[in-house]
Amino acid sequence: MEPIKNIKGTQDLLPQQAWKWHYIESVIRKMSETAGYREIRTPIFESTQLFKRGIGELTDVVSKEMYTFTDRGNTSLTLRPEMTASVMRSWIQNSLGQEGGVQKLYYAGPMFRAENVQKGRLRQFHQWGIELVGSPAAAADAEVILLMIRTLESFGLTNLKLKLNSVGDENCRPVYREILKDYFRPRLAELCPVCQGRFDSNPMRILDCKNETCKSVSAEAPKITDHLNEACQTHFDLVKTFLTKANIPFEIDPFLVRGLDYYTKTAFEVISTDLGSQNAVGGGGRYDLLIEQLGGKPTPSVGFAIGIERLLILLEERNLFKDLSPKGPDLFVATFSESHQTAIFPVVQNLRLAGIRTEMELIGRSIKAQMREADRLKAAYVLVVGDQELETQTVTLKKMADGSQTPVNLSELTDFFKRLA
RNA sequence: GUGGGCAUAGCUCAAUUGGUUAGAGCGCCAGAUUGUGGCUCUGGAGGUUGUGGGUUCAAUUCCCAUUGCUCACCCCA
Repeated sequence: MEPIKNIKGTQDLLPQQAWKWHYIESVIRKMSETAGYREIRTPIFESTQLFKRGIGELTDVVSKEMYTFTDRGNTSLTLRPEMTASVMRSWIQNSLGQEGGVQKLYYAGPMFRAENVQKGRLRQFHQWGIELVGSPAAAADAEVILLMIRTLESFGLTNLKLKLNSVGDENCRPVYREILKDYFRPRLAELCPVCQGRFDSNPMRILDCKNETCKSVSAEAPKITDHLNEACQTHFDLVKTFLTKANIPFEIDPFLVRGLDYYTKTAFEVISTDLGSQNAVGGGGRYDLLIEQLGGKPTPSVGFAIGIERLLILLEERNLFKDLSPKGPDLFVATFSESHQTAIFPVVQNLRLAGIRTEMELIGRSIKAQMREADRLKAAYVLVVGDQELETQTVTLKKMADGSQTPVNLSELTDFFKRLA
């Protein structure tokens, strides 16, 4: 029989690793909630149309990376490749805007993209993200960026780089695109085939190309930051002012173009050199037009997402997991035979009911092997149950740290451990 | 979709210019005073060398194919 293996680009989270996720998730939740964000959970699959309309048909994510299938009713469904579109769908559908003010939402969960795998890039991966819905203010952008940076810092990460740009809005971006096309048109032949295709579909993406000749052609290209209209320019300047006042270093990158169509004005990305080629830990931006595109009332919003697996890689490589691994059991109960197990079983169950983490031998190994097991589990105490103990109703508790032994009456066992705590 | 690298025990890796029963460390199991862990010592289990073909007296080693993993392009988290 051939064993069945997991699907490429997915991974098992084994018990030895799970606590690291718990740790990351606890920090994420705490930081989000402290900043006033509330969790939202949406379905893992949605109607395909949601992502096509929200993210943009021409983006790589939608055109070639979605896990799309039809269900038995012949409806086209897609495993979510990101969550902003889902959250906005839910926001509209559940009239969250009716609650007034801004809605501050966060999420954490699995996303799916049918890409080729490499370091930091999986087919099922996890994102933590936040969405601040309903504010056009630069303060909102700044708040979002700050939450992302401060959270990464709270894990102990340093040497992260924040890249910032403005991609304009529906008024100035089309103008800039034409200026850009005018620049590239005479040099079109020098660009790589992919960028030649981008010339018509999305010329701004040429700026992002890593191809050396494309980079050199792009080097002198007009910058969006020189062609923002007044509203975008003012907004951008204000975001920079907020960040400067908060002592957040950033680097303006006029070539930062993110791959999702819905961004307007602010776009940002946090990168780290420890990640290999996929160096973005997280990114985000403002999306003032998205809700309208999805059929809601025009609502300016801003958000980010970070990749949890990438964060995990960083924490591993910089050795930032403090020893948060779970403690061993309070007590390991060793037995000689099934009859001893039968006798002590109710005691073990009562200890657990009292909140004392108790393990009992289940495969009938020798006492020596059970001691080794208790040691491996990092049990604080061990007690051995044999005929003597059952006859006298008194057990000897061995403290594993120093080997000292204490006699305890069986009826006082629970109290003994409660006093320790 | 395209390229490079790798594939030997549960894990990390050895195996001389192709040469005989493919090894080690860790882990696992058992023992070293009859009912007591860590350290030490002894023994044991565990491999169709990813799979299929080819060259050869002989292949873990060379060649071809295939699958998987990995890194990279692209794009993103």
